[in-house]
Amino acid sequence: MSAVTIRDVAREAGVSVATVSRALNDGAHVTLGTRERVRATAARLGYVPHSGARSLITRRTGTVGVLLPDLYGEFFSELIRGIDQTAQRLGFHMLLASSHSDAREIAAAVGNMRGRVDGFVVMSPDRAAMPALAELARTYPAVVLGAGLEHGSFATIGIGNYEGAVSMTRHLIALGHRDIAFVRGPDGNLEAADRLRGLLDVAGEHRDVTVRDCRGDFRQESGYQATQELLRASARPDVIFCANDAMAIGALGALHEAGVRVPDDVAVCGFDDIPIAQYLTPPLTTVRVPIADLGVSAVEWLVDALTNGAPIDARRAVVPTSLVVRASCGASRRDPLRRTAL
Amino acid sequence: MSAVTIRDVAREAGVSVATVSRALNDGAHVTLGTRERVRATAARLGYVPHSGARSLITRRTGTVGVLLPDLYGEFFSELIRGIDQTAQRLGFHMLLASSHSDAREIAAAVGNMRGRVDGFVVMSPDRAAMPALAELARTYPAVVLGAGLEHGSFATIGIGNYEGAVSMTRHLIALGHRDIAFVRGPDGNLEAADRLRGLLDVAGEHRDVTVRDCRGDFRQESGYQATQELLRASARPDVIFCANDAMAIGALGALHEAGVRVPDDVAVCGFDDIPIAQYLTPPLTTVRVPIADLGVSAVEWLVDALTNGAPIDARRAVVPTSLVVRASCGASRRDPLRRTAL
DNA sequence: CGGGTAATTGTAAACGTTTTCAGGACCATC
DNA sequence: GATGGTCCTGAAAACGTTTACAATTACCCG
Repeated sequence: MSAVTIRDVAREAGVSVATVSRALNDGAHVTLGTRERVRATAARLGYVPHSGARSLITRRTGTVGVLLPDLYGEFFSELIRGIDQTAQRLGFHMLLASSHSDAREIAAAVGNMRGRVDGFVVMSPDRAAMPALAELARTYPAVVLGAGLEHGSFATIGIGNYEGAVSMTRHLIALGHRDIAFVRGPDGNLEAADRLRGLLDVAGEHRDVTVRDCRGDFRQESGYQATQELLRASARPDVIFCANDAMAIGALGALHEAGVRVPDDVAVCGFDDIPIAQYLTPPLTTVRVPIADLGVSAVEWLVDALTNGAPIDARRAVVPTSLVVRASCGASRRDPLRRTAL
Repeated sequence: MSAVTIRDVAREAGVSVATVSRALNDGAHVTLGTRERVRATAARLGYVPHSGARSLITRRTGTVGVLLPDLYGEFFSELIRGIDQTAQRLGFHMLLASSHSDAREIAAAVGNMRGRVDGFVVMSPDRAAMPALAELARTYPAVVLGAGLEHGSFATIGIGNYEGAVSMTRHLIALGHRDIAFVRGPDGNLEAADRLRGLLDVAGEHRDVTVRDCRGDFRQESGYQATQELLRASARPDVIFCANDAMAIGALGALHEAGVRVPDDVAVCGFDDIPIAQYLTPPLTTVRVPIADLGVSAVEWLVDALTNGAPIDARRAVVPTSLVVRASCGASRRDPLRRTAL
C-alpha cells in the first residue's frame, strides 16, 4: 500500500526526516524554500503519514468515537449527519458503532475503541447505562447526548423533552382533545420517560382529561401495533400522542388501513420532527428537536476540549424544543391560538 | 488515559513483554499457567493494547473505511446499519465519512483515511467519481456499491435498477396508466439513470405510452416541488414514478396538500422500499432493494479479502430487486394479475 | 547418565513518526 | 573583526507493539 515513508521523502528532497516532519506539520523553523521543496516531493511521491506511528508519539488520534443505541430510522441519520459534518469541518475522523444499550455493551465498545479515539460522543438514553457512562467519562473526554441531566459527572446535551411534551399537551387540550393515548418509548428510556412526565403533569391539571398508556419501542412497527390495539378497544381515543415520529408514522399507517380519518376521527401527533414529518398525510403535528444540531454541538464541545484543553466535565446544555403545528391534530381547522389553555 | 502499557503488565506478571504479547494474542508457545496469569494481570490492570503501535508493525488496522455520498434519509441509515452490524460481527471497526460526490472529494477522503483503514466500502453512484474509484482500488481492497458494472477494475455490488424499473413500468402500464411522469435522480447518478432507462425501454414498446421527465435530486423536497410543477401543467399525468422513495414521499405530500387523491386521481410509486414506505398514506407501491444486505455483503467481501487474502478485484454481484405492490398505484382495485402486459 | 529434541521464554530489532537537543550558518552590532 | 544572537537543520531518542532469533529449560530415549 502506502509504502512511501517519511524517510523516502527526506532522501528524495535531500533533507533529514526531522525537517520533513516540520515542513509538513507546522512549518515553523523551516525556510520557505525547503518547506516548498519538501511539500512538493511529498506530494509527488504521494506520501501520507502513517497515523498509527504519529499517534504513538503524539498520543492523539484525531478521531472521535461515536456510540449510538441503534441505527434505525431518520432520527439517527440526522444525528450522524450533524456529527459527521462537524467532525470533518474540524478535521476529525469518526469511528462509529451502534447497538449499545446496556452497560456491558457500552463498556465493551469503549474498550474496543480505546486508543483509537481521543474522546467520545455517546447517545445512550437508557437508564441502565448511566454507570458505564460515568466510568467512561472518568478516563475520556466525553459528551453524552440526551441523558437525564441529574446523572451528572459527565458533559451532557439534553433535549427539552419535558417542555416539549408540556406544550404539545397544552395544545392538544386546547384543541378539545380529552382522551389522550400515549404510545411510550422503550422501557428505561429517559427521553421517553420525560416526555410522558410532561404529558402527565399537564393532564393532571385538568379534571376531565384522561391518559392511556400504550407499549412502544420507538420503532414504526410498534406505533402501528399500538394503534391497532387501540382501535380494538371499546372507545376510540381523541388523539394518539406518540413518543416519537417514527411511531406516529406507524400509527398513521394503521389508521389509514382501518379507514379511520385523521384528524377528523382521531388526531395523531409525534415528537422529533424528523424531515419527513411535514410530507406525511396529513402533515404531522409534532415537537421539533434540532437533531442535527445536537450532533454538531456535541462534536464542537469535544473538539474544543481536545484541542484547547477546555474542561468538559461540568458542561451542560439543553437544546430547546418547539411545537410544530400541522394538520394531523386538526389545528388548522380549530385555530388553537384563540383557545389557548389556562 | 490508558497509561498502562504492555511493559507494566510484563513487570507485574513477572514475565517479558514478548510473553505478554503471545499470551494475549494467539496464546501459542505459552504455558497454560503463564497465559492465565498474564491474562489475569492484564485484566486487573485494565490493559488495552495501543492500536497505533500494533498497526505500525502488523500493517493492519482492523478498520474498514466507509465513504458515502451523503447521509440524508432512511436509505443511508439502513445501509449503515447493515455495514455496522457486519463489521462488528467480524471484529472490525468502521470509520465513516460522507458527502463525497465528486472525484476530488473522494480522493481527499481516501487520503485522509490512508493508514487508518485496511480497506474501503464506497457508495458513489456518480459517474464522475469512477476514475477516483479505480485509482482507489489500485491501492486498497475496496468494494464499490451500486456502481455501473461496466466501469470494472474494482469489486462492485450493484442493484438491479434496470430490472426493477422494467417490472414497475410493466405493472403501471398493466394498470392502465399511459401518461407517466418520471422524477429523476441527481444528474450523473448511475442508479437513477438505470432506472430511467428501464422505464424508457418498456415505454418504448407501447405506442400509446408517453413519458415526461422531471428534475429531481433524490431528496424529499425535490419530489414535492416536481409534483407541484406537474400539477400546474395543463394535463395531469396518470402516475408519478419517483426514482426513489424519498421523492415519492415528497410527491405524496404535495398531492395531499393540493387535494388530489392517490391513487384515484393520480398514482404514485417509488423505488427502494425504505422501511416507512409501507406505512405511508396510501402505502407506497415501490421496488424493493435489500438495502441493509448491500452493506452486509460489502463488508463480508472486504473482510474476506483482508483476512483470507481472497482476491477481490474481479468480484461482481447484483442484488435483485422486486416489485412491491401496495395501494398507491391503485393495484388492489384493478387487479393487475388479470391484465398483465404483453 | 548423557545427548538430543522440543517447548517455552527472553532479548532486541523493527515499524514510522515527532521532538529534544545540539550543532552550524548567517547576520547584526559593537 | 570578533562576539553574541537568531534561525535553520540534523542526529537520535522515544512512543508501544510484534516477531525473528537466541537461549534456557525440561524431557525423553538410548
